Amino acid sequence: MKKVATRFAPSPTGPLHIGGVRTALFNWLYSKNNKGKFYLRIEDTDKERSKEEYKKQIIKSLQWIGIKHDNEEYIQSEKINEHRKVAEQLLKKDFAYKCYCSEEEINEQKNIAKKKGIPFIYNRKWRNSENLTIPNNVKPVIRFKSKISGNSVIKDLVQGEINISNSTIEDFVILRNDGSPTYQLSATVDDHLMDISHVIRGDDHKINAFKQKQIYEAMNWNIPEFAHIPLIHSNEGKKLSKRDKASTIEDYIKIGILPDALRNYLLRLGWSHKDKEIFNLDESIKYFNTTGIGKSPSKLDINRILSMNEYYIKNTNENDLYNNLEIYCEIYKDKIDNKNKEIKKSLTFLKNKAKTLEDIYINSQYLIREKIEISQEDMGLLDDVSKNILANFLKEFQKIADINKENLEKIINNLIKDNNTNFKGVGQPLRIALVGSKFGPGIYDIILSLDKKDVVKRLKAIS
RNA sequence: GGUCCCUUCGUCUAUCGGUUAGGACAUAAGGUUUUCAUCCUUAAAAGAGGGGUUCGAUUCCCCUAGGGACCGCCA
Repeated sequence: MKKVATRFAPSPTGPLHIGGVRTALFNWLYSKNNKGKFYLRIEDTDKERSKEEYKKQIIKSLQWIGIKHDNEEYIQSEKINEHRKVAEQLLKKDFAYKCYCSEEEINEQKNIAKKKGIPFIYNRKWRNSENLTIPNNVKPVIRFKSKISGNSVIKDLVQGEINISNSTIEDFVILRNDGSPTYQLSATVDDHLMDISHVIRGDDHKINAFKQKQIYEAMNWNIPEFAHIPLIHSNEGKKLSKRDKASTIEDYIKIGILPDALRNYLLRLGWSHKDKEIFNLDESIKYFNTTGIGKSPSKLDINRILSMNEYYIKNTNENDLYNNLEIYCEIYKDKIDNKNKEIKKSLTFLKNKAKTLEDIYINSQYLIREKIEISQEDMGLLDDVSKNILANFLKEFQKIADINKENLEKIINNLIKDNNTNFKGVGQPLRIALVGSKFGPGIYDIILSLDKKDVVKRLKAIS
């Protein structure tokens, strides 16, 4: 059996898109599942729009989610000469020809086609150039001689058999008039050079497969398997674009999504294995296959991402979680410096109340900050009765030498009785005074995680 | 407009002709936790429509409708 090699081939013209991450993930998982290779190819032949920083960002994003590529990144622009050579060979083999149509000429044809409401397809004017005189002011492009009649079939691993009439495929350009190769040529040559066995990509590339297949055939190369996966749609049901909110991977990193959670979510978006929802890394690799990929596009659901993240936060051990939190805070919030011990210890309860790392960060502020801020609204909840309760609590609290849950419970229970109230009547003002919010960890967890002097200080600040 | 593709709860999906159409998220209602965004239980919620094939169709075929992708000397 042929060795499996897959690839992810983004162009570095923008930050990595969530759909791209999923494509990369599927490729990576497929290769791992087959003990094959996974390569990263940077398609940077669009010199205008390609940026080094995006390339770095793409690599970083893949790393973040745990995707490692084999070998060095394959840089497409470094292989331009190879691509050109293939164009020459195609020309020699009579599978391609020079087209001397000027841009104006092509544009004119397009306009006519538009007016008539018919699809534009290059009229193959130069396919047979016997009776044409070569203009000396036009630099030619090289076009591929596509099949004119008959049908082509691709057995797609996801889509099944796709059958199209060859007449719908035009004589596409493979070499521009400046001598640079186009995507159709470069991608095909590179896939061949890299010995790619399975091309897994978004189904917006489906038609390209038919063009590329013809190049493979003309060159007598092995044709890889194709798997065109349905696109991820925005809420409006359109292909996700960079304009859509939360479409880049950074959008998720910055709200504190864990890499494993996003990996798991993306895996289940458009792919399934029976009823199973949670897949750890090993299981992802073990179960991934192309037969589990659905055929219809799917929508992003932030609730699902959040709930997946919540699950992973709860099920990550404190050490790993802390490491994630520390990195997260340093980049997106404030660096945790001297309070790391307290936070690490408190993670056992902080993680039970958080959907994101950001939640943990917010809920841990009372540990980090010297002074806490109380919103106007919460301040309003502290009426005279509550303030009195707090004062009494403080009095009793200062008396106890050994602070533990038992002692605290005693104090609070007495306060409830004395003030003829319930737990909320005592707990809520306490939390507001100590944390600055109605929400947060359990009362006992809060008090136990603070220094005695901080508790005293914060309670005094209220009265 | 042409070509190709898709269509099960609001969302992600299971079902490989026979199920009370299952699960998860979200929603609602209860219940624990003497507060809370945790946890538990329950509920509501789907086969686009119409024809076939079949003893029997969500499942196979056709048509219609709706949606999408592509139609660059971008990738």
